[in-house]
Amino acid sequence: METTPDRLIESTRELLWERGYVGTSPKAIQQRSGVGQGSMYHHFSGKPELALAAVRRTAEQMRETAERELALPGTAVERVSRYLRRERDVLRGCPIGRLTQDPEVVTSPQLRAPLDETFEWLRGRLADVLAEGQARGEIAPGLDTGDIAATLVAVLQGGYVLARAAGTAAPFDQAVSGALALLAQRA
Amino acid sequence: METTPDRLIESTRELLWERGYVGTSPKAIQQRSGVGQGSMYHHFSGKPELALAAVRRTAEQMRETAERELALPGTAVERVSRYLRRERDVLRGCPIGRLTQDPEVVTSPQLRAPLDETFEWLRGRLADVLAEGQARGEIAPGLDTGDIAATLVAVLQGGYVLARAAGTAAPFDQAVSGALALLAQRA
DNA sequence: GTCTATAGGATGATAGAC
DNA sequence: GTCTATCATCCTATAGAC
Repeated sequence: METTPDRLIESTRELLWERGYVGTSPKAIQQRSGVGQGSMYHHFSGKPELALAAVRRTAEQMRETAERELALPGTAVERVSRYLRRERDVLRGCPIGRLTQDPEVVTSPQLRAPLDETFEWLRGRLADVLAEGQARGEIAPGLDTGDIAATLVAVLQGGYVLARAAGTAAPFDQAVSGALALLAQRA
Repeated sequence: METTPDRLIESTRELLWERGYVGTSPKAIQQRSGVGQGSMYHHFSGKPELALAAVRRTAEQMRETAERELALPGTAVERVSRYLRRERDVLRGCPIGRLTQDPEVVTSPQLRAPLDETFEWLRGRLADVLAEGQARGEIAPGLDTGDIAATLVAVLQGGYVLARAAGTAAPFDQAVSGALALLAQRA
């Protein structure tokens, strides 16, 4: 069943993704969710609490999705490639990375924490996959898997930025292709 | 001499960098610049015109800075490394990349154009440097220099995102190190 | 739980005096 | 050119009835 708090959180998630924290008003949340003013303030103390619930849920979902994909079988390079190349609505950008640009978000320890945890987890998870590949000789032995993992996550996040600037997904695809080509090089 | 329009544009540039388009109000611009309401609306028709002037100036400056650094002597890898590793206020992020997250900016052809042009120019310029290096045997011959250029710009833009999420520049530095390590591999 | 009423401040301008 | 006054709307709630 769809509870009222649930509908509020879902609408907040969408709006935060599209418009960020500053650009998201309680009124817009009410309109999108179809929940009235009084009802919203009955379930949540205000915008900060609502945003926190929304950000936590989005972060959790992002980790679940990534884990599901990275756990699939294959060589390290195959698994990483699959993750980087999975279907994405590139021009929408990343719902977590987007919030990184909001001063009110990075200034709040509570709101920033889920972002930090998500990217840290993702970098660690990718580093593990890369380390496995390195142990099997797929990846050059001299490379720091932690650094490469950071590079790959940055390529995704930066790819979104380039795509939105260009108004097309092409630069995102190029950036991913370049990263995978570099990674597949044999030392 | 410091003209009034100049001070308005400079303040707008700072605010757009810090708070984005939605988060920047005419009132804040007036307060930061020390220019009065009437004066501001005498020189500019409103927020959109002011933002356009500010974005254009920032884009121009970014290209000038990059060109100055990339034109310095050295091997291709040296020049690219110098550009990626140059001193940056990482946690502040990129004043151009930041605007990419603003729906009002990417929706406006006028405001988006300078972002698009800047990144397109930068990718092209890096691709040229990489192609030179490839011709000299510094870089593996099979690599698509256009793709690698996109990868490198994405690493910078994504590095800012990861750093702001983490609250420290470390992930940015890791991402850059990883990219340069991959690039320096010999095929 | 949900509704309407109310409120103090910000937003993004316009109008007209000086 | 710059200043002050004014304005309609939005923002983010709080209060209290139902």
